[in-house]
This record gives sequence, C-alpha cells and structure tokens, in this order.
Amino acid sequence: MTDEPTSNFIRDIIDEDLAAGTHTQIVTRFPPEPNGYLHIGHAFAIKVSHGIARDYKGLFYLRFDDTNPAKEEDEYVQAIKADVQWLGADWGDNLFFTSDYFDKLYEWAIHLINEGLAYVDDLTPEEMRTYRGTLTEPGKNSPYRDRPIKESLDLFQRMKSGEFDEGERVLRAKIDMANPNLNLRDPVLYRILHASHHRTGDKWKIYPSYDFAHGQSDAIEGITHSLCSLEFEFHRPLYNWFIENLPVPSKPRQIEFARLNIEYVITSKRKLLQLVTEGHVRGWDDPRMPTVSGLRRRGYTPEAINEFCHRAGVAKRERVNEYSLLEYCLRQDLEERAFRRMAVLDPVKVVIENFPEDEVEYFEGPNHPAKPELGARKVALTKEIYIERSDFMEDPPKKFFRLGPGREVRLRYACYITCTDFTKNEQGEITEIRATFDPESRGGSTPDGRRVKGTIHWVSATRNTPFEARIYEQLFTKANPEDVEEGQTFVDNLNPNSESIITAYGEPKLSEAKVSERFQFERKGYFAVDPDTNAEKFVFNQAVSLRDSWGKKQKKG
RNA sequence: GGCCUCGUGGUGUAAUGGUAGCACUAAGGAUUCUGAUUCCUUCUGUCGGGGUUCGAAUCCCUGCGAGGCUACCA
Repeated sequence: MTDEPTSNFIRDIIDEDLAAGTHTQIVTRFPPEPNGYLHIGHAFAIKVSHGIARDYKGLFYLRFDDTNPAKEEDEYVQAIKADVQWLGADWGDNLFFTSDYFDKLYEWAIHLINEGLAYVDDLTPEEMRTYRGTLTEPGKNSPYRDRPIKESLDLFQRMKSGEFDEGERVLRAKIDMANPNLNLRDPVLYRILHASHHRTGDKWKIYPSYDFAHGQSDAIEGITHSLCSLEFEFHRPLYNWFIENLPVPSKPRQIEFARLNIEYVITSKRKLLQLVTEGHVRGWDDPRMPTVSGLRRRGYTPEAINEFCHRAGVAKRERVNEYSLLEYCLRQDLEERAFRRMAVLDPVKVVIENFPEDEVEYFEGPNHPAKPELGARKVALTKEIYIERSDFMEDPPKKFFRLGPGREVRLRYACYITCTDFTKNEQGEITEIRATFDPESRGGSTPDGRRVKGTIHWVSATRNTPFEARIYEQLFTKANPEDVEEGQTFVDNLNPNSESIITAYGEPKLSEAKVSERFQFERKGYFAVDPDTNAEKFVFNQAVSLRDSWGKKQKKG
C-alpha cells in the first residue's frame, strides 16, 4: 500500500503554521452528525483528518455534532463509532459530543447579548426569509434588532425554560443584514426545539445552530485545523466572527476541501436513506450501497478503502473519480491476502468417460500461488464435474484457449482432458460435455512435455459445496446518477440488474468458510461470505470481478 | 444579477518563477497450471487572449467555463 503522505494544499497550510510557530501540535477532528450511516465520502473525510493528525504526530478526535435532537439517535452514534473504528481511525480517549458543550455555548450566547452582538428576534420564519433579502439584494433589519439588551436577556432565558413554542422566537447574531455573504445577515444562534435529545434528554428547550456550535466546539477542544467540505466555505467568515467575538480558549482554523465523488455512486445521506426506505435496496448495509457498512458486507477491506481515498487526493474543486480506481484498490489488496478457491458460477456438466465410476482422486492446490507458506488444500476429482459454461464453445475460434470438440485443456491442479462429444437441448444450450482424461497428465503436466494453452477451473459434481452467489453491477446505469430527464429523479437511473442471484458450486473446502471471510474464486473474482449465510445455505457476495482482458476483447468483437 | 472558489492527458493528482511527473484507464508486448498477478512499452495535458520576466502551469489583466451560496439542517 502506498500510504506515504502526499503533498496537498492543506498540508502546505499546516507546514506554514508549524513553521510560523502558530502551533506545535496538530489536532484534527471528524464531526459526524448522528443522523445516518457513514458512506465512502465520510470515509474520505475521516482519512483526510485522521491521516494528517497521524502524519504530523498529532491528535485525532471524534466528535458527534448533535445539535439537532429532532434528527439524531443513539443508534447512529453506535454505528458510526463502529465504522470509524473499522476504517482504522483511532480516536483514543478523545470521543466528544457537541452536547457536552451546551452549557458553555449558552453562556457564550449570553455573552454576545451582553456585548450587544446578539438579540432575540420575534419574526416568524417566513418573515425572516423576506427580511433576509436575496443573493443580489441586501436584507433589512428586523424590527426587534435593537431591542434592549435586558429584554433579550429575559426573553432568551424564558426561551430556555420552555416558555415559548417552537418557532416563536430565535436568538440571532447582530452582524450585517446587507452583507453579500448571506451567512452574515444576522444568522440564527439558537432555536426552540421541544424534542428530547439522545444525550441531554429534556434538559434543553433551545438548541444551538451548527454555526454557533461548530467553531466554538473546535476551540474548546483545541482543534488546530478544522477540515470540512467546500460548502462550508461561505460559513468561514461567520466561524471566524464567533472565534473573534467570544472568549474562546483557542483559535482553530477552518479549511475546506472538495468532497469525494465517484462515478455511478451517490453520496448523499438523504438519497441513500430514500433508497433504503423505498426498498430499492435491502438496507443500509446492502452490498450495493456505498455506505461503509455496505462496502464491508460486499467484501471491501478498510485498507482498500483507505488506499482509494489516498489515491483520490485532496483538492479544492469538485471532481469525480472513476469507479475503476476503487476496484483497482480492492483487487490489489485482495490479490495479496485472499485464499484461492475454485467455484463454478454457471455450471455445465462434463463426464470424464475413462474415469472410474465411484472413484475420488485428490489433488493439491496452494492457497496462494505466490505464497506457499500459506499452505494448500485438497480438491476432489470425480467422473462427473462442472465447468463454467463460458469455458466451452461448440465451434471455437482459434484464439479460444478453452474447451471445444477435440480440444484439450488442463483442469486446474488436476489433469488434462480432451472433449470427445457434447449434447444440446432444443434451445441450443449445451446440456452435457463428454471427455477423456490423460492419466499421464496427473499433476498438471505430461512426460512428453506437450503444451496445453488453456487451464480452466472446475468442481466435482458430487463432492462440492453448493452456495448462493450474489453478483453485482453498478447500482445506477449512469455515471452521473443525477443526470435525468425533466421530471425524473435519480431513482429512475437505478440499474434493474444491479443484483443477480445464482446457484453455484464451490470446491469442498469452501464449506469451512466463515462469515465475512474473503476468497478469490480463481479466474472469476473476489467473493466474501455474506452474513445471510446459515446452516441451510452459504451466501457469497461478489466484491469485485477479476480483470478480464479476454472478455473485454470478446465484447469488442 | 451579486458575492466567493476553482480550471494541468480520458480520469484523479504533483510540480509553489527553472527539464510538466505519478497513478488509474486504454492500447501493445513478455512471463504464467488463473486470458489473474507480475514486468516492459506506447498514446494523450497546463481553458483562450494579452502582459511582467532571461525564463510562466505558477505572478498580473481579461475573456470563457465549472462549482458553491438565498434552512429556526449539518
């Protein structure tokens, strides 16, 4: 894995800060809102912040940004912790919650009111919108903007004690209603929410907004570089305004970077949730989902995901990565570590005519071709076997290195067979292939040293492990799932063939596989044991296929 | 319409005033009991136009293009 730090604009800024003596130790954080599951985009954000903390020998914190009790749940907190941990981003003892700072934040709100920098506003949400102005027109001051400090103090206190209904009043910063940056047009600091919070219960009736909570939380924790995505760029002046106008213990710096986007993938919590609730996928951890839990179930390793995030790099402009890079990272990792097994996904029977009826002959195959130290397993050869339907052609072209009438191939690890005959049904499908084996070729070569170009995988028709294979394609048919006709949504771009379930046969040893264990099915792809596996059936998910230059050539014609 | 940010091969990223490099993809070849892996080779790039400079991807101006911003979400 190439995991050396790469030069990027954030590291440049940090280098400068370090050189200028602004900081001696770097502290970063990942601040998820516990209102959904983490996806690959979050994995990228984690990688950026955690990677920097690690490379600069600094600290990495995990902080749940839980300022909206209406949306957040403890269930998500637990799932997110598990995902972050699985990804290898260790926060040590530094697990925090913005809700830990509610008292401090309240105190600071009072401070602002006392300074004449905040006021309680009685405008309705609709009125506020009108008063705010537009992108091109300045807003105008609320009639409550200059109410006496004392009055705001009293009202704010009563908001806190639950005297008012939701939406009745808010606390606003007094900044500049004409500022071209809308975030500075007297942003809301506190709103009334009579919802029960997953950690503070019913203690609070008012909750701080993201803007009022985030920077101050960073400051409390001593975060030096608060890394976030591009859309917060416009919030930075406000972020700094709070830091400058409040007696905060440290001065964090917000730096924005571009989110990670991938072709054929959606990374929007809202839309992912929609896929789940509308039943387009079986759940958050459906192997087709780009969630951390979905990728994990699919067979992805944290190493592969981290490598992908590393290779995607950090940038300041929106970009879309090719899906092939993700696949490359997984293959690269699994090529190294996955044990090899044989499995036939689309079987056709071969009868070896000169093989004794009830005999079983065992051959040995290494678990990993480049690592003999990982041992070997035995595969059973019998008179009747299955081979891949695509490994036989009735009338093959010259370059087809597999089985065809009169042609000889090697059964991997076992022996050579030559096709003598075959039968078809009315639909023209091959129903059975007949062949003879060369007893001299046992072990995979013959004394005469003749060359056999093709080697195919196979499984005994009587000694095998049947299983359900789930084969995946992209969840969406378009590289940009949002590319839709008028009146359609991304849901219309769902790929109806994103999952196909087939019955397959694996070599006997596969019966010992454990849930989430990953294998390379030789010549086919990498597969992981799905948690749906039980005493009755084995389920394997195809994580990614092997590269297939032959298949590609075929497609081109 | 306003403000902000950003434009480097097909894609993603380096080069911070001094030979435009790397990776993925694609194409070709070598090796191979996986048409896998590995190894080698090749293709393609600084958005346009001015300017500063001995020298510009880099600095300045301008045009063009892309993205973001009008929640009591984060």
